[in-house]
Amino acid sequence: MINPVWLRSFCTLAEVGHFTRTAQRLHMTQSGVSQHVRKLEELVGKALLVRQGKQFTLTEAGERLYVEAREIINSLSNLEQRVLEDPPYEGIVRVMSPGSIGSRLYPRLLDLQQQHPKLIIDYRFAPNADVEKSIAEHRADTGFMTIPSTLDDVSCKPVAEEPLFLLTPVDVEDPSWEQLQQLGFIDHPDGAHHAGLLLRPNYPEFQHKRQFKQAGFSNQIGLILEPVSRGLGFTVLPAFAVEAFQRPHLIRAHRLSKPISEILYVCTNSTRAIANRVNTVIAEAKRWLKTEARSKGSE
Amino acid sequence: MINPVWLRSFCTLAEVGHFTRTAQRLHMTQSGVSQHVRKLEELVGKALLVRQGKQFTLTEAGERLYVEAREIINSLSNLEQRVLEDPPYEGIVRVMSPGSIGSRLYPRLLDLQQQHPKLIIDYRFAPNADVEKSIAEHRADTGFMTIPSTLDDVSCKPVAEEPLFLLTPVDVEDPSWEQLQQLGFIDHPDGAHHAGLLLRPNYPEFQHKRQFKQAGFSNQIGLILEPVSRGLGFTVLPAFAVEAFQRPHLIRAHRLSKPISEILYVCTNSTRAIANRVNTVIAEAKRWLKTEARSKGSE
DNA sequence: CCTGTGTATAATGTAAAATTATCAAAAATG
DNA sequence: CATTTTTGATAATTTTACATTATACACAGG
Repeated sequence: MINPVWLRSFCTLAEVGHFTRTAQRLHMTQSGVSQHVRKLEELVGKALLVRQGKQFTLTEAGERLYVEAREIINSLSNLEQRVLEDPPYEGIVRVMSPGSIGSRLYPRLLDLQQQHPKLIIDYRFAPNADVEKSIAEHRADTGFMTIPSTLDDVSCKPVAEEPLFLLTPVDVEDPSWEQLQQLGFIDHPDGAHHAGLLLRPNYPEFQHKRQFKQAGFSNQIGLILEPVSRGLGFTVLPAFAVEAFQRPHLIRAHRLSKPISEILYVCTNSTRAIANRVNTVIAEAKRWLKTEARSKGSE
Repeated sequence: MINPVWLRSFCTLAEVGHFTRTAQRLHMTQSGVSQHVRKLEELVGKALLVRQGKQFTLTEAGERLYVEAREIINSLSNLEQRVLEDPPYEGIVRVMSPGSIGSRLYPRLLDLQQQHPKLIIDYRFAPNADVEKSIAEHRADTGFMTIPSTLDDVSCKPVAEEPLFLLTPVDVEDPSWEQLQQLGFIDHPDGAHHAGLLLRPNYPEFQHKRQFKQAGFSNQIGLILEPVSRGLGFTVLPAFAVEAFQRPHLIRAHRLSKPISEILYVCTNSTRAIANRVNTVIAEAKRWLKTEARSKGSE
């Protein structure tokens, strides 16, 4: 690998056009400059300078080397400072969350990226357990979960509430236990969890989602309600996921007599300091989740 | 300046995730890798690795350093080869010529640049003497002249002929010496040279352009004929310069009884090898000048 | 032609970095 | 769970690369 100190000498020499003055500027001896140039010429295997008496000009190779080397030297020169910088609107932020929250958050974060094009959003939809694991193993910078993590390395803070809805085809008015039995359950990655939360307090008969016939499954947040809208079954989802459905007029959302909300947690890895750019994203996310919670609460 | 060898060790370590294997890959000892990382951490003033037993992960600073360092290392690693490359369609080519040729050539070379966007054309219009000097002093890569250079360092090769025209207002049919005297001379940077070439053989009275009253001057190739078109005087110009005039119907071009052509020379600096990209441009220029000469010759 | 200025080269000393040797601690193994 | 092996950190030592000093050489100006 080429010695960058030699490169710096060569670049300065190319700019100054004078060996002795180059040496002075770089706080070294003229001899050193000569040797650096010679070593570079030996390494490249071609003359870099055409010496005309005490004058010189750069050869073709010299010109090319100067251009490339100058750039390298510049980026090398203040590297140790640049590494310590922590810009709030620059760099990749890897976010994970279950689909329901993601469907609400992802578009907002893309807005943020449009405002700050250097702030790259890497957003992945995944179940709670995967979010937790990814944060613990540093594959994600932050994430949202609907159950607090049990892992030591993952710290969780509640930020918002997500009301749960029982979702049926539009013609079902006040669904009875029997009607649900008849419809069957449209399952999804968090189906069991959500069904348990909402149905247990509202239907004394409920024990487990397996009491219903499985009427379908989807892991695409925008599509879970598709079979419901076609009358093929019912499901239980958080508010954000209901919003994500394209044809809300074909379904009916029931809050039920004992309303249930999931608590939403922001999670980060507690073994590392949180980068400014991650805090930027978290702040933005909180803003949107909170205003959401407020507007839902007032309806 | 950070030692790039340390950076390379750090980058490899970040990729391999294993001190001993990193050492093997870089043909050094494990101890060296440890020391390199420590020196980098001392230099940056912050931990780069979070050591968890024999495992480790990168800190925020470590991530940033890795990204930046990897780029530097890559561009540093094969620098000596890259400097020897001589791509035919990449880089700046500095061309100079008198305006007459330039007005024909520059648009063609811009076509070339559009086909090869990395081939940057730097085209400057200047009188013969300036072209010659710039080439000798390496401020231009190639140039075109209408008189061969006398300098040792500048080699010239004839490539085409440029017919000279006497240009008068459109109503002058067969200009007599007296008519020219009456009109006066519209001068331009190569005015004396062109007037001498064409007028001396065709008008026995001619000795020097100062025999005419000076009726104007312009160094803008597209505008020299403007005063002529308005009846303010006559001038002498090569064919290419006549083409550049926007309103050819307002002027009359006279070839005269003893037609004179200037010879056009391509010039380069003979003390240096000619880069491929320069040859690309010269080849393209020759192509256009020759087809031009041919079409003129056949008329 | 000489002199001063500027660059190249040879010789030398020094400081940085590589290796070796060793230790401590964490995985792997049975 | 104890033992062995592997792995990374550190201290000591050697090596090497690099900077400087000293000197020779080349060119330009008086």
